[in-house]
Amino acid sequence: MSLRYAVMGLLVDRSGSGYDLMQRFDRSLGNVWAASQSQLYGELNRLADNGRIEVTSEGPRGRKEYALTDLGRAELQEWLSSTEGKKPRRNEMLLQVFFFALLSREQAVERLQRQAEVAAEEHAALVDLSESVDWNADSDVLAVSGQLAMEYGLRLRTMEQEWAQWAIRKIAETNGTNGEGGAGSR
Amino acid sequence: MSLRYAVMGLLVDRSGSGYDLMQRFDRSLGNVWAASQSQLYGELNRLADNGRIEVTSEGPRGRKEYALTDLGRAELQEWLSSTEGKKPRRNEMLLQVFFFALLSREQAVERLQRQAEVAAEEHAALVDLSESVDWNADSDVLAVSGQLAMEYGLRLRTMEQEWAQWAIRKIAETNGTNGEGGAGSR
DNA sequence: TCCTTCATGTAACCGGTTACATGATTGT
DNA sequence: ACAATCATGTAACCGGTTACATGAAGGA
Repeated sequence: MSLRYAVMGLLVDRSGSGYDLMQRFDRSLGNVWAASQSQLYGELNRLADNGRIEVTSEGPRGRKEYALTDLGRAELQEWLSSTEGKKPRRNEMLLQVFFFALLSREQAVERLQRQAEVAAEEHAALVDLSESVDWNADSDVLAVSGQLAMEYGLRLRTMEQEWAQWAIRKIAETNGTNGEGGAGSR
Repeated sequence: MSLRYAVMGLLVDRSGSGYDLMQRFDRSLGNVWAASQSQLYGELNRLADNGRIEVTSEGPRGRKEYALTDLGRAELQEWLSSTEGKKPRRNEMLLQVFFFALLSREQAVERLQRQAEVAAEEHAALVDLSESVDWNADSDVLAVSGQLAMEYGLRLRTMEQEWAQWAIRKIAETNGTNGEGGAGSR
């Protein structure tokens, strides 16, 4: 149930409508926590119902401007300091890795090579993004914090590339019991 | 819908009952793809219904032994080579980081310190696990692949520690516009 | 006998996704 | 007049979680 905190967080320094928030999600925040439109509107109503946010004004076409209440702010602040209980890890790529024995060495290496490329592309995309952002002039909330998140992303992608290269070497140096084709290759 | 592949993967080299698979999940695989008991039994029935796996024998107390069919194996093999379409990233910790502006510098540093500790603990847990596993004698499927996944985990946790330390330094060197208390601290 | 483990299943609920529905306002 | 954008909402569906229900078999 982290969406509620994401929504509240986006309302910390400036209020806005659901429509506004949608765009703030795409821009920057979407990289760490995505939300769909339908999900967002539902959450806004729920948060308003129990007093975490409130409608401060109504605009042109049914537009409702939401602002964070003191209650909401307090709750958000409390959550910020908490270390989250670990939920089940799920990594689809590693799941594939687990069953590499079904592939030939060549196929496995190819797959890992592609993974390294994907990581490199994602790294490049982050660099692009970071260059397109004005880290100083932007809203207070995103100024420093954005850089921390960005750095995490950069390091993660770098690590993935290095890991993939390491894995390729590891596979290469495994003296092949099966020279080719793991199992019935159809 | 990766659970189906996880299930099929576990049936590659040895068949087993739902109960068996549950234990295989906990042991090793659970670290990259978790599954609950109720989910598993449902998936087994579905996979059997459309011919990806089949009941090869029925044992003592309603026990059904499942084995992978050729169709299932072919499908799994195909999936193994594919690069997954990226689904929305979600990282709760980074979501918190995004709103650090609401915390005082001290609180933020404390939070990051705790994060570094969590990463260190998880790293240690992985080391323990890797020492408890006999990497050679184990089933073929998990022999090399398990090491690759393990290495990924180790590198990830190391990266997280280093990042947290970096972030703490970064925050420290930010000349404080707000010496203490981000906002109304209640 | 009785407890533990083996073994499979169902039901309620929750968060999230996709797609659809609706309509007001603004700018060209 | 018309298209684009602003703006909010509903419904169907899906994967996953938690909890409950049921009972057979094996070992002390």
